[in-house]
Amino acid sequence: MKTWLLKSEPSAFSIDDLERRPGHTEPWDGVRNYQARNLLRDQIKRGDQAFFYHSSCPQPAIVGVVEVASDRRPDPTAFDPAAAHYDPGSTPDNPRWYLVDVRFLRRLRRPLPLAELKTHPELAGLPLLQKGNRLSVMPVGAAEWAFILSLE
DNA sequence: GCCAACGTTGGC
DNA sequence: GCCAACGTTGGC
Repeated sequence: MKTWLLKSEPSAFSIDDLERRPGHTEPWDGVRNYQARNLLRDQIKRGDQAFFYHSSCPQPAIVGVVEVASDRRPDPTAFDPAAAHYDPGSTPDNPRWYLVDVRFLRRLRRPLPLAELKTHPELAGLPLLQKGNRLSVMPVGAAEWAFILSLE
């Protein structure tokens, strides 16, 4: 099992929204960045776990743990002219963008704010903390995963 | 709202 | 292929 971090703006889709979905599960659609796409398409597997991170909000923080609940498949919202992230360059015959289903597992006992994560030298290598990193899907190493869980 | 840091686009 | 312009992300 590999471990990841998924960003979402809670005003658009929060961990509360995920928990309320039928089966606590939601397609993680709308990823339109090639680096993140490559992770979704090639590396993220059913059964992997990920931190759910709230970004662009009063307190950016890791708020919970989710599970990858499906194999990857083409992102159908890319084919839909009415969808926010429609991409005419992506077709069912030759899809450009992918998604996986994500299932709520649990909330952390307390949110772990970005500001707090930054204070721990153990997390200096975490992609989330690298300057200028805007990826919405990022890897989390096993040691960092365990360390973050120890902070709850 | 500001601004730094990226990614993308398009002229050449 | 270069690079300026522009758009987006996201913390503060």
